[in-house]
Amino acid sequence: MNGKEIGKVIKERREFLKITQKELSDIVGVGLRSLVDVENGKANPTVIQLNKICNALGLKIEVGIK
Amino acid sequence: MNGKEIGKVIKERREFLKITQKELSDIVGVGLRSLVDVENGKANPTVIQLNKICNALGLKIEVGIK
DNA sequence: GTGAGAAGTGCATTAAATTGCATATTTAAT
DNA sequence: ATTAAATATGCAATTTAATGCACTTCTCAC
Repeated sequence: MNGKEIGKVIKERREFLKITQKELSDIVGVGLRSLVDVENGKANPTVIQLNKICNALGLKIEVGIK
Repeated sequence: MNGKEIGKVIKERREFLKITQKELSDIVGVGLRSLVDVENGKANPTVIQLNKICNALGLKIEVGIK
C-alpha cells in the first residue's frame, strides 16, 4: 500500500464514521492541512502521524510478508 | 503496530534473508543511518521510506480495520 | 440560486526526518 | 586473544514533513 491507497482507506473510514476533517484533526492532534493531504495522497506521512490518525478511526498499520 | 514493532519485523526479515544493513541500504537507496534507526525503532520513518525498505524485503504495509 | 459548512490549495514558517562521516561497540570466526 | 566485518551512535548539514493562515472550490440543504 502506498500513500494514495492509505489515504483512500483513511478518508473512507472517516466518512463512514461521519466526522469532518476538522473534527478528526482536533481529536487526533494532527494539523488539518496535514490530514487533508494524507487523505488525498498528497503527503508522505510518518508512522507516528499515521498511527495518530488510525487510532482515532479504529484502524491499524501492519507490516508483514507480501 | 508502532515504530518499534515495525523495526523488529524489518530487522528479522533482513536477517532471515541473510543480507547486511549496508547491502540493504545500497539496494534500497536508503541511507545506512536511517535503516539502522528504523530497525532499532529509533526512527519515525515516512511511508515512502518504509515502502522502499519493505519492497526490497518482500514485505508490505497495510492499513486496515483493527 | 443562495448561503453555509466542508473540503481542498498556495505559500511561508517551523519542526523533524534523512543523510554522511567519523567513531565506537558488538559479533563471530580463527 | 586477535582480527575483521557488521552493527550502532554523536554530530552537523540538508531535505522534507507538519503546520497555520488566507483563500478558493465544492456540496448540499433550503
